[in-house]
Amino acid sequence: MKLRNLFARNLKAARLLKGMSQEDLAYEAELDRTYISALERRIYSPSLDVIEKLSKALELDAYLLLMAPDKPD
Amino acid sequence: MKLRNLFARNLKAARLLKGMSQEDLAYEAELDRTYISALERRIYSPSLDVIEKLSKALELDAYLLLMAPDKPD
DNA sequence: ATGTGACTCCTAGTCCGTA
DNA sequence: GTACGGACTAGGAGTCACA
Repeated sequence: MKLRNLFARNLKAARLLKGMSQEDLAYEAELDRTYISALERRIYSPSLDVIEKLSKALELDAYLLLMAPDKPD
Repeated sequence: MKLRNLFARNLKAARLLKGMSQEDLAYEAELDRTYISALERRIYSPSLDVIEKLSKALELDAYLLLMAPDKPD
């Protein structure tokens, strides 16, 4: 599984869990709204600096965005 | 703590744990030796694609490279 | 076996729109 | 509120020579 795909899913899941829109997240993370959209659509391979901004905005540890959900199926 | 600094330390630690030189790792990850050196010196904020290559070469899960060591001092 | 400067090239990331 | 496009700029990707 491509890491950026996993990241994309985790990002969206974490965002929705926080009840934030892409716009909200973009504002909090000081990133562009359309870029958040692109990330969730797996367009880009974000840098650590971006991952750090996002994890802070989402109030979670960065490594959580790279973890596979423990689904035994 | 800047995420790229944490990553740099974890990368080096994981590499040494495997008994690999920067050259070895560069070869396995299909990256340039000097680029590995730069990463360990915190020059760059690597993208997920690079992190993926490195984690595969080091035979560990990518998220481990973003985790803070649990040192209570 | 690693650090560093000086490059070139290409993607990450921004900003403007429209639907 | 999100997807998607075009045009743009910043900075990462990748290489080389040399210490």
